This record gives sequence, structure tokens and C-alpha cells, in this order.
Amino acid sequence: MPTQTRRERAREERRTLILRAARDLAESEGWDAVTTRRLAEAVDYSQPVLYGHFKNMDAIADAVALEGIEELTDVFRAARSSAKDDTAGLRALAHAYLDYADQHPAVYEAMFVRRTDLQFGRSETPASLIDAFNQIRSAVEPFGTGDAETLTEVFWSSLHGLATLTHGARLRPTHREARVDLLVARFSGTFPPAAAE
Amino acid sequence: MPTQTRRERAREERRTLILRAARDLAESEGWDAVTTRRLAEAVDYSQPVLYGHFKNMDAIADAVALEGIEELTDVFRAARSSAKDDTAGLRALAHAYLDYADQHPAVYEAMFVRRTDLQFGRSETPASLIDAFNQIRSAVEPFGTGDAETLTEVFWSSLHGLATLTHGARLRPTHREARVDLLVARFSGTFPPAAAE
DNA sequence: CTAGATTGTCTAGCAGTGCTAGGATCTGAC
DNA sequence: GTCAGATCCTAGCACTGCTAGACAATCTAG
Repeated sequence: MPTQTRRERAREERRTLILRAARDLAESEGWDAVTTRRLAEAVDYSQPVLYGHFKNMDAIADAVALEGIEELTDVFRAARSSAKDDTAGLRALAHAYLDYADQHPAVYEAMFVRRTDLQFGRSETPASLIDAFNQIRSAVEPFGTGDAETLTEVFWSSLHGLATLTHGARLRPTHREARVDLLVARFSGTFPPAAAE
Repeated sequence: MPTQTRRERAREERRTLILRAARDLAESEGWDAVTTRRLAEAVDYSQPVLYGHFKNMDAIADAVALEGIEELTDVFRAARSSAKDDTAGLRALAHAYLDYADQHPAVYEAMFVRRTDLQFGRSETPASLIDAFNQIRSAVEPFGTGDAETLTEVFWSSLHGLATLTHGARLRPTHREARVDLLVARFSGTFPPAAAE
């Protein structure tokens, strides 16, 4: 009997259980509420069990971040696939990005705000992260004249800035659509218009 | 004898002493290292003294943030005053912003990253914060066609995104200048160029 | 079926955190 | 010199991340 496999499967299930609990807790009460005790209580095990799966609390947040990045690539793909031209593609990607950040603020925070051990732009970078970056790159590249990598970084930064400042209540709660319109116009080259009122 | 004034002056001095210590500690070891005990030790008082000046630790970070915002307006003013035209002004402001974030990462974090009780875009917003926002607005407004407020928010978001992603090691450590060039080009309308190689 | 080794899990505890109640001490007014 | 009031500190609470060591369940071998 593959008793080893059963064990490993059970172990894997418990790991996802922990991640699920961490994510739910973070989304409902913020990462500050994700403590070892509350997390252990949520999965109905003692605290040391957590350390059998993850090196420390930060590693749990990193794992949630990885999940989120994979989701994000799917969201990007879906958004871009239904766009009729490059400009619509860029706009769709921008909206998809900001919507995701809005709907999963804790996951977004784990991905792009919290200090993380995840490697960005290196050889050990997770494939899904590279994938997500390339999605942005493909969307913005048609409007570039020089280094596509730099263009991608700048456009991503703009989206990231909008996402975080919005979430931190540092921008007006209104004018959301107008901000995206403006950003896309500046990057898609549909600016300046011939003569705007 | 104005014993009351002397007392109040001593009180004020101690307050700035606390802020100075908090800022130094945050810049050298990060905000996580700024604990009540370490801070109290740095100013050579016991922890409860801190609470005589500030409601809690977050209020200390907020006070540091306010200091930073005032510095930032000065930095903006200096940068823009030495620019020969609007485009140069925008570029100078962008560089000044990113340089400040780079040189004072902890203060920047207190201002625009950490959760804060500071009010943004409301009637109770500190004057220096409005001032800083208006500096950005003045710099980018010449290149706007519609709502200047929205334009300012978007440009600021882009700068903020660049600052935070750079600091979090999520962008390439190189190409810093190229990113600023590209951003300024997109916002100043010097894009698309007639025919770029 | 039993003995022993391995694996899994928990209890209890350490050193640290923000924050505060209460008592001690020091200052200045009369 | 006495006494009220301001000032400050000691000690403690409830929490945090994390871990050592005891205990129990499970699998392996004879």
C-alpha cells in the first residue's frame, strides 16, 4: 500500500488548508491579524504544526503571494483575450490589474507591498511571476519605441502606484475610471489628442 | 518668571528628541526596530514618557511623516526653481521625488506606505501635504488637457510606484534614469517622437 | 501479536511587543 | 519648612513569533 503517498497527500492537504486560512484571515482582518495562534486555531492544530510546513510566518505570506501571482496571470489572459485591439488590450489589462488589487487587497499586499523573499528579475524568479510580467509587456510593447523592458517596468509601476495609493485612501475615492483612462491614453499614444476641449 | 514657558520649551525639545531618535532608528534599521523600549532607551527615558507626547507608536510615525512632507515641498521647490522650461521642471520634480524616496526610505514609508491616520484629500489635510500635492500639480498641469486633479493623481501614482517597487527590489537596479526619461516623455507629450530609431 | 523505531503532535515556555496602573520622587508656591 | 502638583519610573498585563522536550500514534520487523 502506498502509505507514503497517502501521508504526503494528507500533508499537502493540510498545507493548502493553512494557506486558505491565512488568506481568509488576511483578507477579512488584515495581515496583522494573521498570528500563529489564530492561524493554528483556524486549522485546528497547534502552532508548531505551522512550522512543519513553513519556515516562518513570512513564508506563509510568500506562499499566498505566489498563489496570487498565478491568479493574476489568468486574470490578465482573460482580460486581454477579449480585447479587439492593442489599445483596448492595454485598457483591459489595466482594469484587470486594479480590480484584482481592489478585490484581494491582502493578497496584493503580500505580492507587491510586503517585504518578501521572492526573487524579482533574477534567475530564481518563479515562472508565474515572469509570466505575469510578460503579460504586461505584451500589452504595452506595441506602444513602445525603445526598451520594452523599461517601458513595462514604468507602466507596471504606474498601475502599482494607483493600486496602493487607492487602497491607502490617499487618492480620491472617485475618478477611478478617469485615472485609468488618462494613464492608458498617455501610454497608448492617443495623447495628445488633436484638439481637446 | 516664565516657568511655564521654560517647561513647555523643555517639553518641546524632548518631543523633537523622540522624533529624531525614531527617525534615525527607522532609517538605520527599519520601522520594525522602532519599539517603545529601544526608543525610550535612545532618548534615555522610560517608555511611559513617550505616551506623554504621542498617543501611540503610530502617532510617532505619523509625526515623522509630517516632517518628511514638509521637507519634500522644499525639495520640490528647489528642483523646479532651477528648471528652464516646463519639461525640465517635470523631470526635475520626478528626480527630486525619487531621490528623496531613495535617500530617506523610512520617512517615505511613513508618508506614503504605512497605514496612517493622516488625512489625504479632505478638509483636515495638513497644509504641507496640500502644498506638496500642488507642487506636483503645477509641474504636470502644463501638459494636461482635462482634469488637472486627475492628472496629478496619476503622475504622482507613477512616481510612487517607481519609488516603492525600486525600494522593494522589484525593479532592475539599473535603468533608473531610463525609467524617469520614459515617464516624463509620456506625460510631457514629447511622445511619440516623429521617428525614433 | 509484540517490541522497537519513527513519525507526528502538543504543552509549556522564552524573549520580545505595545501599552498602562500605581507608586515614588522631585519641583515650585506659599 | 510644608505641601500640592507635576513628572517620572517600576512593574505588570495580554499579546507576539518561535522552539525544546514530553507524549502519543503509527509503521516496521521479528
